[in-house]
Amino acid sequence: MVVDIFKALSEESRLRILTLLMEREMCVCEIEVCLDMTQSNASRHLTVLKNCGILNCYKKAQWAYYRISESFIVEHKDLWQYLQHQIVELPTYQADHKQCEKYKTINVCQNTNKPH
Amino acid sequence: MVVDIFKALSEESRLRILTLLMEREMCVCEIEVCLDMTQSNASRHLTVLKNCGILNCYKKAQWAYYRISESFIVEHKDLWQYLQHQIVELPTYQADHKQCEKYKTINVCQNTNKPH
DNA sequence: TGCATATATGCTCATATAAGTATTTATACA
DNA sequence: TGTATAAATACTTATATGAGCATATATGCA
Repeated sequence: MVVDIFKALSEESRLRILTLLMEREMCVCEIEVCLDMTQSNASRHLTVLKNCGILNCYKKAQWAYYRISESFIVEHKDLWQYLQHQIVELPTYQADHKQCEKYKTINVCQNTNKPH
Repeated sequence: MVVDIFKALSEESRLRILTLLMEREMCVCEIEVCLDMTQSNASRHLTVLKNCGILNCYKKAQWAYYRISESFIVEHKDLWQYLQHQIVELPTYQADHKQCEKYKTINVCQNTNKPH
């Protein structure tokens, strides 16, 4: 439902999560650290984004990896195009993107079998 | 701000208002009648859509006419493209569109100098 | 000037949403 | 088997949002 998609996108923290996931998939604790939010907060926002189809997730060992849904990109092409442009313009973009880069190599969790 | 735009769009009544205004500009009482909502409700939703730049409005005598902002369409091209497709898919679309057509000629308010 | 119409807005209440804290569940590994 | 890590979720509280109702403001017209 469109309303639910817009509802999911009408929250700053969730747009910041998309800032990260546009770069690469991440597990909950990475997002938690990159955006400096509590674990429950991160988990809940990810659930909202997943429930409306923007994200999907898979589990590997004790980690849950979230990423932008490929089918969402295909099925909501124009919106996705728009989002990509707008996210770069967020006041938080630079800092968040930097954090994403920083934790590309450093393990924030005890995760040694990172898929990336 | 993008978040405000998404917030404005994450409400069913407001998407229904856009259903009407995509067809033609309207005064508050027309919207009120077409969507069967209270006057204050219509007015407030219109204000939300106006405040984030999606609509603009002008006054003529005692009527306030609202319409889709031309500059919004230009500046948020992809989103607008997306919206046009999605609004047609709303479960309310057919009925609302019909009402819009119906009141093209009939005056719902005492308005004899309608600009359309 | 007084009344009707149109619109915006103040006030109140019910519901929705976000965030914090604690707990539960699941997995890995010593 | 016990402990640490990761994630989801229950419970609570604060705030935001939407709707109803009444009122204020503005315009037109008799």
